Amino acid sequence: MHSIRIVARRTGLSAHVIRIWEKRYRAVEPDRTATNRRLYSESDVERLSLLHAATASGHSIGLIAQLPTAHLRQLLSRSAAVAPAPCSEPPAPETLRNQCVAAIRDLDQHELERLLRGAALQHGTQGVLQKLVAPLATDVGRLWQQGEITAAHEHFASAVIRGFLTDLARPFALTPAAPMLVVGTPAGQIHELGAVIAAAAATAHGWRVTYLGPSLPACELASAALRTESRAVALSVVYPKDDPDLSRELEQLRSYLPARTAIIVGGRAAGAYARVLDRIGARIAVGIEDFYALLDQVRSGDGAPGQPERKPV
Amino acid sequence: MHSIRIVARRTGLSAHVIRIWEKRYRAVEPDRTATNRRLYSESDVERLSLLHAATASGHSIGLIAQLPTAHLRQLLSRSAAVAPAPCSEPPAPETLRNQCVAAIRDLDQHELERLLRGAALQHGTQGVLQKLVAPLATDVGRLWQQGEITAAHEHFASAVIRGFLTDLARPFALTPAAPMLVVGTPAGQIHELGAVIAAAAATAHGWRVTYLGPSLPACELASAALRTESRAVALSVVYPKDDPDLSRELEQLRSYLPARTAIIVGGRAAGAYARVLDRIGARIAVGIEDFYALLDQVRSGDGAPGQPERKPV
DNA sequence: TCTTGCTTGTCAACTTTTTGTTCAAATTTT
DNA sequence: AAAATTTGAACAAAAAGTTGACAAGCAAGA
Repeated sequence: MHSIRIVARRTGLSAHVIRIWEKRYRAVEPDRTATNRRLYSESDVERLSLLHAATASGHSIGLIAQLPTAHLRQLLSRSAAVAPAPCSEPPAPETLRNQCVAAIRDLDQHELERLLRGAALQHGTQGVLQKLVAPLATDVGRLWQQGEITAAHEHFASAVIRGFLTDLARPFALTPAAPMLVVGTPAGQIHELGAVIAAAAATAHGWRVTYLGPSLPACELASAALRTESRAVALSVVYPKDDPDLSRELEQLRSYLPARTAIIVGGRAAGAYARVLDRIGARIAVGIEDFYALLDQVRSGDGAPGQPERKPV
Repeated sequence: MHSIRIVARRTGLSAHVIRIWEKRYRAVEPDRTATNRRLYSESDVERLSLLHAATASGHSIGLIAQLPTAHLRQLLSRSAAVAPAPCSEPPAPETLRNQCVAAIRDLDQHELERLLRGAALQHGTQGVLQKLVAPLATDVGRLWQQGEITAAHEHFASAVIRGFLTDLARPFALTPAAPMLVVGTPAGQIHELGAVIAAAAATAHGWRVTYLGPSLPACELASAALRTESRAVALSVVYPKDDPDLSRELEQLRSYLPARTAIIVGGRAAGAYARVLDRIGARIAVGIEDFYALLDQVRSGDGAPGQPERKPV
């Protein structure tokens, strides 16, 4: 549950506007504390983000404020708002993932996209990332390591999911004053799925993301961050858990970057490099929730790297 | 239901014109809000788009405004072949490419997307591929080789262009009985831009494409082609012009594939491997036009590989 | 050729509606 | 005590509505 200030920051709307939209159009109707403060849920935040994106692209708030959230997503993903698919049966979450894996095995792009789209309508942007895409990415990584699927399958899945997530996050990419973030994987890390997810998550969280893709040397990551005046660099580290080069790369990255630029590292293998990461003052993101929290910290300026955090949270 | 502004944007007409067409010819008669604002339905939007297209191709609005929507569609499908593009201000094609290169240098995603989208509106799907994206990809490759841009720039450009082309080709991906095509780059070829372009071009040309991404060993390309029952495998070969492994990869690919599956190879370095390609009966695509022609050949069954073509065309 | 009238898009003026912001005062949180 | 939140009222800018005028393009007739 979030206060109006947090919601304002995350949606890019002013608190005034959020209140007036509630008063005039009942766009959202948040809970209240015992003392009458507004308390917004995660889905309220998403709804307001969608409304913001929609108004920014020209729709008038009076006409769309009452639309169901699913319609808003549709309105944004394509300007063709037609009848929404009436989902009759909610498919079990595990089944859905298995269906996705099956589609990847069959290299069936249409099917995989259909499954992803359906899940996005059901669970929303945040939900589909946490409940489907992230665990699916882990599955794919595991299956590939076990030799159950080939690199072709992995590439295929990356390509389709990447396209889907780009689409998904597009409506959010509008706030002009949003902080910048560079996303990629360091040299030697060839799996980009984690980075793709991070990019989509950050975009949906109100950041402007420069996505650079997999396997980039430290100097290039750094120069991209400088060029875009980024507040942080987010890296995904998945497969080789014991790459000595990677430690060197990370230290170089830290040395190239100004102190105010944070480094956030996520992915299955991030823990294996805890020593280096600690030394360079990087933050480790465990799961998407944690990633969001770290982004908020960095954004609100609590980002002195190289030192232990000042406020224990 | 849409406000007049949204309709104006989606149809390309000015709000003035929409209102005057309603007043004079009753071209559409939208609903009104309680306060007299116009509210357009999805079919109103389509109708106005059709009217716009029809007037642009020479029909006078007074004569067609009252026609049923189905007639308008017919009218357009007939005269589409004759449509003369009245370009008011053609921004020099080279300038545009330079602007794109500048946006890539700045890692400015918004700007690059804006330029691409604008060009797509001007030149259409086919046109933007041939006139902008393909030469731009060559530029990027050249600049990278000359060390004028870094791998980060190249990745960034790939990511943005990939997203743009996926979007661009989406509306075409509808034919269920279309022939299948696998697109990727062989092992060792790390530049995927050519493959992305090929995938978009083939999709726009009516194929169903399985995009696998860069650097895949022959056995995986082959098994993907088998799995999807593809009629052809399209590969992009750009950078190392003298990779002995690549020759071996290509021969393996041929041996894994059934004879009826064609291999099409494009990209700047394709010519350098002419010997192998000839030996395995692969076709070399020089430019996009040529690629289309080869796709047509394969589709129409003239695809016996390993032999010179039977019908000189 | 010139005039006349019709078609069609654009403009200007003015009104009403929509929508974001500002101000002030009371209450709560830090 | 200072900073936030809530509420209502008022305000100003933007957008949309209507009406009437006007100019360019075109066809037909004097």
